[in-house]
Amino acid sequence: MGAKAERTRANLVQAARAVFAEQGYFDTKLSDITDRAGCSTGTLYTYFRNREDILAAIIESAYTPVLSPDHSGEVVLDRVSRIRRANREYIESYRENADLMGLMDQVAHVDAGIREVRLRRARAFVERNAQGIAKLQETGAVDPHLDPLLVSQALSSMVSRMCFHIFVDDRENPRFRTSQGIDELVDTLTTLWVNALGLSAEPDADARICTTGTRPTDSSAPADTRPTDITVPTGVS
Amino acid sequence: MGAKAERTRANLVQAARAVFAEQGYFDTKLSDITDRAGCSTGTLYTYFRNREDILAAIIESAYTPVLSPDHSGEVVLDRVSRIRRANREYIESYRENADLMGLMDQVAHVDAGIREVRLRRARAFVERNAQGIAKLQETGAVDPHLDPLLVSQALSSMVSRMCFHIFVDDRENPRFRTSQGIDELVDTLTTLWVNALGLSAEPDADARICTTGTRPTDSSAPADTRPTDITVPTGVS
Amino acid sequence: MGAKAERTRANLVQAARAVFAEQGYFDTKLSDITDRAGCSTGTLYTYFRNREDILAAIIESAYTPVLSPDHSGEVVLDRVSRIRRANREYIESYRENADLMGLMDQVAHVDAGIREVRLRRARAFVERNAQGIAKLQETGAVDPHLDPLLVSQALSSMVSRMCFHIFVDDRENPRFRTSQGIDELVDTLTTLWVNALGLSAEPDADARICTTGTRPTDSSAPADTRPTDITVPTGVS
Amino acid sequence: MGAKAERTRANLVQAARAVFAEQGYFDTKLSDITDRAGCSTGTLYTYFRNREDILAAIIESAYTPVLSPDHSGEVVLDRVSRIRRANREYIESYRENADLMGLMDQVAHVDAGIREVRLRRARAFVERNAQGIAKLQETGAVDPHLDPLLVSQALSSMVSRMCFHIFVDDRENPRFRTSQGIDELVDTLTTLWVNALGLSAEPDADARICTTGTRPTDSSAPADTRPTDITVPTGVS
DNA sequence: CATGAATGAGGCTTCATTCAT
DNA sequence: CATGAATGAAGCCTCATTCAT
Repeated sequence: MGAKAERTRANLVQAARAVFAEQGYFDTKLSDITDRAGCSTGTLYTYFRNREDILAAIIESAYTPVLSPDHSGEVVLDRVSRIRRANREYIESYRENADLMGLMDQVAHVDAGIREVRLRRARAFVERNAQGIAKLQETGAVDPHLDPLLVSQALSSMVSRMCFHIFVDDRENPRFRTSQGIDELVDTLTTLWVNALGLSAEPDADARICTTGTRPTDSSAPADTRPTDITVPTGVS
Repeated sequence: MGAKAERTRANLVQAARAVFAEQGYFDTKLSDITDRAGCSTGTLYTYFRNREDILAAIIESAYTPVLSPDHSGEVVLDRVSRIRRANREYIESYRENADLMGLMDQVAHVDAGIREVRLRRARAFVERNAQGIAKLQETGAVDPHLDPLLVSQALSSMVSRMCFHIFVDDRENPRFRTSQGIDELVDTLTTLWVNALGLSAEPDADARICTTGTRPTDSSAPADTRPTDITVPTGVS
Repeated sequence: MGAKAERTRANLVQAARAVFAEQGYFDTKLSDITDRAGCSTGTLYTYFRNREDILAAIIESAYTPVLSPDHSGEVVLDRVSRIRRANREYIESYRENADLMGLMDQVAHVDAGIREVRLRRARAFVERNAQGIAKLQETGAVDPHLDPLLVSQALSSMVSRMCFHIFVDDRENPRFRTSQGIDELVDTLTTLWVNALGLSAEPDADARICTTGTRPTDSSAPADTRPTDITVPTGVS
Repeated sequence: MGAKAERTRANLVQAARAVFAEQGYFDTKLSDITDRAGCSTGTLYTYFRNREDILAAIIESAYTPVLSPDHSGEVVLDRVSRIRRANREYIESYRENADLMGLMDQVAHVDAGIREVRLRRARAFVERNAQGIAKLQETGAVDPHLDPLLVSQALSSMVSRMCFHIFVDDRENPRFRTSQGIDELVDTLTTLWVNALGLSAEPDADARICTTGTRPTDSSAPADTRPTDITVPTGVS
């Protein structure tokens, strides 16, 4: 694909994302997209087969090859702090992609393909967290009667749905547009998360410097919501 | 409106609910509804102006004047049990109305009117819970640093979103179609809820027989999701 | 037909006339009529077969058995005064039935039946006038080169169209809502009419008392627009 | 708009004009138009929003930039001949656009926009004639008691309504399909017009060669019904 | 004779998609 | 590769008319 074509395509994807966010996925005419992109209707079909195809491209484009945050070299945090950090990363990522998250929500019930992707990702994410919880149950840190998968799903739901409320549904509310607001959100959700699991603070010994990329993972923390090549927290619905 | 008209209208509402649930709100053509209702297309317009109007009627019809469960005369439960009971009621109500809940979700982004209703109801519900939490903070039972409103919203989100996952998104999964499955769900969410708030079990003195309708309310419990005249747990989105 | 039925029917006709005038013949739904008449849609079909039938009834009802003005016993006027009187009668009659005249105009191009009636009436009227003019030509009072039919039609058109402009099209204009305004209109049109024919004032001998109903007709005057049993000046379109 | 598009649009306008004239404005379905234009229904909506929009385009298209007849260089006619010429031009223009004039009449009561245009144009035209008449009153050629505006409107009504009768309402009548018929019509109306105003023939001195475009205007003549860029005699309704 | 819900043919309009230029 | 007019299937919606009560 030529450079110009690349640009045209990117224009279309960007325009579609904006228009979908503004008018809603279903209320958008494809010509709205080409209008905004500044090209003719026919051009859209040079790059996409239909509406869903554009949506797929939007999602695709959000998964830019950005590495997940590399925490090596940082002071290794205690258990709670790691959960807090993971939550913060999820929340900030959500906020930055709120338009896309809202879009996904609109589309989830309708488009079978999208739905499948979403469901699969969410499941993978939840299962990873569940494994961490299971380990904590083995060490006695968490009540062994709880189903780790269920717990993982519940806590993930709590965080992701809060993000949806705050950044999509009630986005006019100014409360969470300041960094203090965000801090409070992160702290509150982290406290609830930690309490819910019944985690106590770890002994000091736990904190250490991580000198290599392979640091001890604490599987009680919400798994990084952003796999290596993913930028958007679509992991959790 | 005559009796027959009443029946025709009810038929249409019921048919619409079923068809919307099966085929999706947007993929349904209005003639699908009249086909299912066994009347002609024109008849639909005797009662409704358009698609959204039918949706409104569906929602309206769900709010039948069914009294919320009356627990007077029962053994008054301890704090945790009351939370469990409220969660159970919410969850079972959700399951019974899963089709409608799924429908609401599809539609939430579309109709400003519907969206407003939803948001307002959710807010009322969440605020009620928040007051209960605030009281617990005064008695020292809950960490006073937490914002009660935020906590209320987070825990409500956890429960409602879990219900959505289980009863709508992943409804094929057989796990929660048995009463054991439901029990497990109730127990898990209750445990997480109680833990998250940091509640301990109450002294025995708290349990007593409630001889009148006016029993002591424990505002730490999730407020009854079903206001006096409401049957569907739309209180939480 | 019972008395009540009579009343219902009359209600419908009156309602239809009002609604047609307000909203236009084609923009009116039949249910608008029954709404205004305060009866059910079905009732309309007890009395009329369809929209045109109602229109016919409206027209019919306008032709109330009111005798045409009886000028016997009055001082017999001179030629010009008789023309003036005929014009005045036409104009006032038009004004009183302006709503119906406007309705006729809307309908004239569409409904073949109505059109036929209208055309026939207009022709009869015009022909009567034409005969009067022809006689004047014989007496040398009017230029014999003119085709009496054409002249009759032209002068009738002038008067009727002016009425349409003033009482229907531009009915908001206050100028012709006073009796002075009407007088001026009558005088102007009469002057133009008389001048156009080239009539001079008659010798005094012409004025005399009319002692019987059979008075000498002066066929140069616009024929009375209101045949014995007619009240509306539909004679001229 | 591309050249082909221009052609398609013009086809549609022409087809609409024909079909409206044949079947009536209200009895025409939009697909009749596209059928006649030889395109699909959707194409109509590429150029027009609805029925009224097409009508507006028809009217618009009738006002093609055709210059009004240029009489400079001709023998300057006497007053009566100028009136006759103006009437002839109006009448012939009407005849050529009879279909459109009939259409306008059908529609006059319906669309407020169209109606407004019509009313405004008619008024402008009538006022122009009125000024001419006023001048004649100053010179004593016309009875000063008459209201020039009223007279202007009446005489214009006479001519325009006659045209309507002859070319629209009674178009089957063969009488005015020959040039003799037209001549007779022109002569009769001119005679009536001139007589009505009480004009006598002018002194010979008045006839002269007009060597430049700026010739003396005789404001007693019906103002040219066709302003510089207009082809249809919609000046008078 | 009145009622008013039910009917359903039929017009209007949209818009994703195609394709000749 | 871009253009944008043309396409036409598909739904929405209206409303005159019917008919069981």
